[in-house]
Amino acid sequence: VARYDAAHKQATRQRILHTAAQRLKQDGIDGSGVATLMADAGLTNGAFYAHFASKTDLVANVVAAQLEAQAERLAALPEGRPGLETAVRAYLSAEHRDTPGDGCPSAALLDEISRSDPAVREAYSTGLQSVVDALARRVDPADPASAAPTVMTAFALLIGALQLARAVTDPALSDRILTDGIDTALQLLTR
Amino acid sequence: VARYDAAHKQATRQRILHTAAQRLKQDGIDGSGVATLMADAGLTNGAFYAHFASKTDLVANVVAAQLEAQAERLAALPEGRPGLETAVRAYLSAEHRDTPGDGCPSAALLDEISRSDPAVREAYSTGLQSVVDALARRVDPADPASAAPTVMTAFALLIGALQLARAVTDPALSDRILTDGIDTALQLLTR
DNA sequence: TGTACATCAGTGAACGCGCGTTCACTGATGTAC
DNA sequence: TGTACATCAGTGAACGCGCGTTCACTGATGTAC
Repeated sequence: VARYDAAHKQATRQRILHTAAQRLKQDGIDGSGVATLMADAGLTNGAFYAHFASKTDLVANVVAAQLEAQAERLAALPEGRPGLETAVRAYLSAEHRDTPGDGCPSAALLDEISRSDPAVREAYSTGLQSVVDALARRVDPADPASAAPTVMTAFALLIGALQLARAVTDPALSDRILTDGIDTALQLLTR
Repeated sequence: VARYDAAHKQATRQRILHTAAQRLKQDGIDGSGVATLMADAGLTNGAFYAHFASKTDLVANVVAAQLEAQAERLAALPEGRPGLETAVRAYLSAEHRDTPGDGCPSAALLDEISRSDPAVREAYSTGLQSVVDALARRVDPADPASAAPTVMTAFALLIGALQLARAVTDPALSDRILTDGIDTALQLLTR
């Protein structure tokens, strides 16, 4: 005698994870209140604790889901150089810079994650390895492990450059940071 | 008929700027309350507004002072390759990773700065250019302007790698991120 | 086929707390006499 | 030299507000009969 079908609550949870990811990446972790996160999903604050144990629990789940999705998108890239070049140019594009809510969770949240609960950092660590593994398989399908160090460093470069481009107020400087970053990232990834 | 000598209030202001910088870099901007920032300087919350117009005003001043100090430290580096190598190894050291309060303001605060008031972002933009200029003069004293793009990208790499090393929970992975980052950063800066 | 009802996802008010900011005040200072 | 006093850096209580979390409740659902 169950009310609603079994999938209903799971669907709501997924909706919260999705809208919360956008809000968190746009306004930051400390900058996003539970009431706002729930309103974004079309719900009220009270329902939050039927889906997550705490705000930290939500953040950890968002971080895990976001990095997993990013790894899958990288794994689905066309083989070889063209796929990598597309990814790098998209990452350091003006569009990505200007829409953090729809973008890379690392660029938006990395230094807040460093200061977060171990559960969040744990989720990030696992997710980061998935992303780097996916990228390494694109860079060197024959021997991904050998590409991992370069890939990790290239990813650090992409994250740092996007953050710099977002922080700076001079639009010309911001654009230069992006284009300079693309050149170097491509050199590193397509040796 | 003035009370205290003229330097007294300025000295207090400098003390607040210095202790606040540490606290902000350690706990984040949203994570540091005005009462805590003042207690760190040995004062109570009420005195804050005798020195700064708002918390935003303090943050903008801290950001400007921190980047200026960083630029000066880079300008004082020994000439040529050895100086750069020392700087890069110090930046991506375990010590720097483990003491964000005493470290690089960009690595600690960059994505919070992106979401901050324009006054803070303005201060950051100006400061960033000083830092990059100082580094570029070390990389190519004859033609610093030509080195600027590489230097900016290398700085992005250093920031991103330090943030990754701080976020990750696996100590071995964290150490690898640092050493891999050093190799690539040195390649970029000592071409 | 029509209806009573158990379920439980979601509501919204309330909790204590810390936030940024304001303001009436205190009391050490060092000059004026 | 000794003292009265104007100055103003700093105090600490109070402001309204939004935070994360709790909880008594509501009401649409779809099965049981």
